[in-house]
Amino acid sequence: MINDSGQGKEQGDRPLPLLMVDVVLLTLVSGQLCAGLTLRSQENEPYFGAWCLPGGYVHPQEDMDAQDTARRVLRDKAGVSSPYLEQLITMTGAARDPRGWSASIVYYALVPEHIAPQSSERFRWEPADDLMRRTLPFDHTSMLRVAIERVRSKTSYSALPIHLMPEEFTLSQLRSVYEQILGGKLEPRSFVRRMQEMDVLQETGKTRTEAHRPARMYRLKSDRSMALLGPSLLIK
Amino acid sequence: MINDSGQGKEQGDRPLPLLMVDVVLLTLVSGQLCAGLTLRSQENEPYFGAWCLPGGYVHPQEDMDAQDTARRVLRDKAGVSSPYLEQLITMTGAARDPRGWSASIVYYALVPEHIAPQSSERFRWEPADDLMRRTLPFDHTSMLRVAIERVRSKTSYSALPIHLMPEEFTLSQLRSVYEQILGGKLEPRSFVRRMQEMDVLQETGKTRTEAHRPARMYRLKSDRSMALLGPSLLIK
DNA sequence: ACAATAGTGTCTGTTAGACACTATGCC
DNA sequence: GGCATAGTGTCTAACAGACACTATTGT
Repeated sequence: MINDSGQGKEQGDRPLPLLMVDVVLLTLVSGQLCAGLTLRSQENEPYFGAWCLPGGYVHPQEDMDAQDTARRVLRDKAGVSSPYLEQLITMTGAARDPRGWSASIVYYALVPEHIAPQSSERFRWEPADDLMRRTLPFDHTSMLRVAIERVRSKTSYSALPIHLMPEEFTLSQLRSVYEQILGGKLEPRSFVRRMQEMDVLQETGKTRTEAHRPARMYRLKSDRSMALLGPSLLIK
Repeated sequence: MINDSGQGKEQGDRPLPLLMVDVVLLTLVSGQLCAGLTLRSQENEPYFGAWCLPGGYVHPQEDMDAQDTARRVLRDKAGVSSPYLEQLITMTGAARDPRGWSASIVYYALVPEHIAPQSSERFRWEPADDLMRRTLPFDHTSMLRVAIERVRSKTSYSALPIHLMPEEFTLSQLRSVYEQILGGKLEPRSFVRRMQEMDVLQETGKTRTEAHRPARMYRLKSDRSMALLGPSLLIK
């Protein structure tokens, strides 16, 4: 139940849990899947000077909900405006942050390379594969792992990677992004079929010529911004 | 980033967001998927006297993490001990609870019918289909919808419904649970094949006789307590 | 024997992978 | 023309749906 007898006591005598939002911001930097990191600059705080996922406390007066917080964090810490943004998982517990019991609502965001911010003193991109083997502050490595797993999973049955593409792109380019994320080669023929079935691409009419036969260019169909699940078990 | 300049001010001057856990507790009552509801009994609180999903505030000294909170809530409000429990989504915002900005970490739990608690004055089961059309307090209807969607989705590619079964069960019983959840008939032949591929069932040797040819009984294979995703897009 | 449910064999339409083939540019 | 990349036609093996068939009980 939302209320219970312990609540008043909790709020009065004991420290309340901290509520924050962290964001796994992903893009492709020259074909490689990378995550955005920000520099922890506050002194007297844990992990001062370390690089970690962009995050911040919920500001109840400012943010209508946690997705708002995620957007604000991305804007302030990474200079990213309106990416694809989806809630991923909430990490909780007494042990994950030395400042006390905390809950971090984790989102992941996808931005196309041409919108991705430049690296600076307080922000940089790092290949996701490298980061997953390294140790990030707090439980940020777990967050990254879950995000990559989710992106890979969705990539295998949806058109999610389109959110990593520029406005217009060729099928080859899209396929190579899929290959990069999934970590293997894809059959061009099967790939085309899948894209057609999903019915999410729209020809622009233009073509892109790069040294050989020009490739048709596509964009995301206006309405169709999301998924499509696999076949149903149901008969008829 | 975990810390930011606004944080001290937030914690001092302004009310912190409330952090709570709600649980969508599901079971089968005579073959029908039902959710557990508890009665809101505190006076002076919103929705006094209404039936809603079991939930409660996080108790930082008591709960190691939010999953602990969920277990405690289930124990205290529904008398359920160790069900299948999985984090679902976190609902947040200024509008969802009249007491102020709040975050509710939502879990869903599956219990087999023989372990499901009896209805009482403060707890009862209600068919999930009915509830989805009714209006529950707060955003509990949304929570329920997301839970059902998740259970249906996982049912279509995993062995999740086994967590709704008794220790030992027949394939027909399991199939009819799948049918109940998915809302349609399944081909017995295809169903057997799927279960074999997933390799999650173990014959007990016993049979169950109910008026006709006895059916073999199965249990969940000791280790294999979870999923199996669909086919990969990868070549070789 | 017959009814009813459990469980298997097997045909077939569909589909994903494989790959040959055509199309169209640049040099 | 030759080469490289774009894109299509089409064969085939694997598989899921469909359903006939066998198996095993109670009455």
